Amino acid sequence: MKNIKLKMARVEHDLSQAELAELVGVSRQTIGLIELGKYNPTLNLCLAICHALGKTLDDLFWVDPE
Amino acid sequence: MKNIKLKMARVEHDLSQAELAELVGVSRQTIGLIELGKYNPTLNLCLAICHALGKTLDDLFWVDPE
DNA sequence: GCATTATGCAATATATATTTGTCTTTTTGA
DNA sequence: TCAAAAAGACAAATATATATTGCATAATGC
Repeated sequence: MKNIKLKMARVEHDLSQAELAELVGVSRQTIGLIELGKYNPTLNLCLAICHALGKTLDDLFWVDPE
Repeated sequence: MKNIKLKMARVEHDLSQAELAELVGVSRQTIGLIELGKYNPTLNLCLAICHALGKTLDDLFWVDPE
């Protein structure tokens, strides 16, 4: 599923996918695919994104069990 | 760094590494290495572990920025 | 209209997460 | 003590996250 919370947090900081990618040290495509929900990022990448956007793991990446 | 919070949550549920591994559908080594802090697990695996242990991502995997 | 920026998509290449298997060491309980 | 279970360590193989490149499209401002 799409990660709309990540997209909102990024826009909130007025960052493009490319800018956030540079901040966390990955490629633009990686950020784009995570927002599209087509990726299973690593914990370290999730943490880097959280730190860059001032959010926690639960803020951006938590999904409830079914 | 070692993930002592994960180990404590696992022991709290009286599970061995092998049992938790089976619950979340990975190998024993993967769980062991995550606890030893020698691994960078994927988000889906982190979520599966959280769901199995009744914890959140922040509970088990959050690390503060330096 | 036109140029620029942002985003999505796809193919291939590389790095690394994860598996499988085996062995050793530590813990635990009888 | 001793045996069994649990956990750590190591290496090779496989699966997949991520990089790279290039192109298509939508949105925006000039």
